[in-house]
Amino acid sequence: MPKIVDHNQRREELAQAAWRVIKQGGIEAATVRKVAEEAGMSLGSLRHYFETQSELIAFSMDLVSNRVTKRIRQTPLTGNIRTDCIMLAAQVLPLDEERRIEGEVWLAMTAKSLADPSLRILFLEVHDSLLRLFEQIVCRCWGQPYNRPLSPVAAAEARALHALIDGLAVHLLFELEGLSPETAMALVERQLDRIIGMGDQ
Amino acid sequence: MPKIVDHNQRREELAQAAWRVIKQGGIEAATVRKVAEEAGMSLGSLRHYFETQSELIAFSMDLVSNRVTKRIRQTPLTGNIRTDCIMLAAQVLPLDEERRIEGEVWLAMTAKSLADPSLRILFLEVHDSLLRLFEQIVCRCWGQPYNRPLSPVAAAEARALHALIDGLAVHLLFELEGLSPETAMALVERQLDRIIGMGDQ
DNA sequence: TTTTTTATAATACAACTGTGCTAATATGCG
DNA sequence: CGCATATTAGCACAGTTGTATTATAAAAAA
Repeated sequence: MPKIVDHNQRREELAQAAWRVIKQGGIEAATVRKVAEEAGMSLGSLRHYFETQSELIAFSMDLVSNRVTKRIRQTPLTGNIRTDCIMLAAQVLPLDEERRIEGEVWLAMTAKSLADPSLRILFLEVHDSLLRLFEQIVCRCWGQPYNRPLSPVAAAEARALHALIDGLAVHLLFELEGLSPETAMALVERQLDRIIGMGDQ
Repeated sequence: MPKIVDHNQRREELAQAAWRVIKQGGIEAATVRKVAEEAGMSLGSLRHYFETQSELIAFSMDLVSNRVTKRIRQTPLTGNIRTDCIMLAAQVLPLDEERRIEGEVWLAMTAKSLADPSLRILFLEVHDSLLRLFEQIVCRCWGQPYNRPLSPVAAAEARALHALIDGLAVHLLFELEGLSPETAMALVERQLDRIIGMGDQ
């Protein structure tokens, strides 16, 4: 046998090379040749880890959601509801370079998911679990147990929070009108305070 | 001379053919050949109206924003602040088939804009004027004159409304968790009512 | 050492790409 | 009518694409 290689690690390396190519030239620049070159390996070598281009793209998209999920799971909770909710929401926004490239790739994948049924499935799964997260946040803000189906009001607040954060994420990527990470976070906190305020009544 | 043809109308026909191709197969499917075929004309004919592919794509993106702008301008105002604001916001959301294909194309263009400087300029222009619209809506809700720069609170509310609606637009395109146009509009109205409520204090 | 299997690389090929160029077509105008 | 020209159509070409195939290198296992 030859040098034994961690297949999954190699696939992640290639996927991150794909990220960089996508960041540079958009999803249509993510050809197998360009990704292989960016990863510093030959075309045949890439094909040893991904049989088709679709596999590579799907894995690259999957890696984004895995990274975000992992970060959410590892977020240290303080017990302070407001602080914890803010910290969780922050994991989805492109606030630093690490989360920025994830966001750019995710946006590219989102557009591709519209016309690609198999990517669409993955996209919907991710957004469903994201909505669950926001539902939990709303329930926690109101000191309610998290039982689905939620009350109409809680469901509405979760959906609105979800949409607000998704919208802010895109606006941050484009630095719309000089929108800064701090301003974006302030808007999220503002909305969270409104939600918390509703629970007191 | 041959048959005299309205150049701009032909370009719009081709751009709408591009829309359909993009809806079907994503932005990378919008090759000059596929668009020409979809429009029912030859490749050489298309090239008579668009010298390059980039021109065709940029025009197609431009057409989306023109359509939305036109609809916003033509929205009949009732004088009732709440109703008018709702009607305006509704022009940006993919609530029916006409606005849906615009939304799908816009999402595809958004992703492409991230890596394409010239498209990015157009994208930023559109979003700036969209933000202006939401700023006007907030001011109108509070019975304030519209003078920039706005107060920090008004600016924050406009930004949040903008992000909420953009996020909802994407979620509607994917029918996230069965999100319906009615539910989406209810969320917008909810947010508007909150804004109006803030002005009373 | 020899064998065997994995990893890497190189090449080939058919299909598709954008764009340049040329010929044909048809129609408004003198 | 005939002519000029906007329009349409077609082909060519070089470059890129995804994928298949084959060859080489290297190292674990015998």
